[in-house]
Amino acid sequence: MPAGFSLPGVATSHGWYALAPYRWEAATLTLHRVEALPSGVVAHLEITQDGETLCVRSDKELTAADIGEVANRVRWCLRLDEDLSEFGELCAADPELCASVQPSGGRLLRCPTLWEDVVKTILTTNTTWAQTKAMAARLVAVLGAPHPDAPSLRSFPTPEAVASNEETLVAQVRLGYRNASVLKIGRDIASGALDLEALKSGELSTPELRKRLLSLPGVGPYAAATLLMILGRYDELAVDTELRAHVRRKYLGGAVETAEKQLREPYEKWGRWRYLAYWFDPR
DNA sequence: TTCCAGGGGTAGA
DNA sequence: TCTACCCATGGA
Repeated sequence: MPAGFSLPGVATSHGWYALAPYRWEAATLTLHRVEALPSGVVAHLEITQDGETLCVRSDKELTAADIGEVANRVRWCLRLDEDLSEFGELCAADPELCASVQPSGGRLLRCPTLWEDVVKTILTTNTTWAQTKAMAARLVAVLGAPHPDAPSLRSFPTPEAVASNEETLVAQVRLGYRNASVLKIGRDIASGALDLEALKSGELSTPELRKRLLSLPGVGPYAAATLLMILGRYDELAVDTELRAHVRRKYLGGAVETAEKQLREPYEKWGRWRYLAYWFDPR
């Protein structure tokens, strides 16, 4: 575990913990998640921290291969292997920012698969956070793999489950016009025409990665920047209504009509750490 | 009713 | 490159 790692800090570093199948239990500082594993087992995982130790409990007996897979997924989701020391050093000059970053160390929670992060990012576009949570909950409840002992607990749906259930997706999950994008991406992954997980390898340059993300239906500049953040590339700001409101209020004296260049300006000096500098900028 | 929310796609200039 | 318009959904 990285020095100073805090599970509560990382888990709540942005809103993803509130989107199914994640659930954060504040009273016990436990991150819950239902995962479908390679052996076919659907398990309820509970992630907690005890001092310098991260504990992952499964309510189902797991094979050695499943245990290895769980470990890999948890490491990815909590960014245990990501080196953010340079960002931390740059923050040190600004006590307020430093305090804002401190709980998570700059680690933003992500999902085990890029497929899940892409879908959830699309679910944040042109809607309210309450509706994003509701759409994610319906997606999991309707198309996720059920836990054997508690069918109300489900994993995040596979691309195949989405691809082969268009009518159910439209009628029961109700993503609005986002149905078409999610369906297309699911079908392309299921058919082998698209390999999203390959984008996690780190081999592509940030501009090339951005280009690939922008080629996905339903992914524009905002979503691509958000997904670059998911992939550990923080160069690009995700300009949305939240960022606009924040920059106008904090840096532009409440100006209404503002060019995008003006909105980006306060974070230009942060270079490859722009996204994090904005994200943790005290409101 | 009307507006619009952590935007995206498209046509037309 | 920029602007205008439409896009399902559901809450205010």
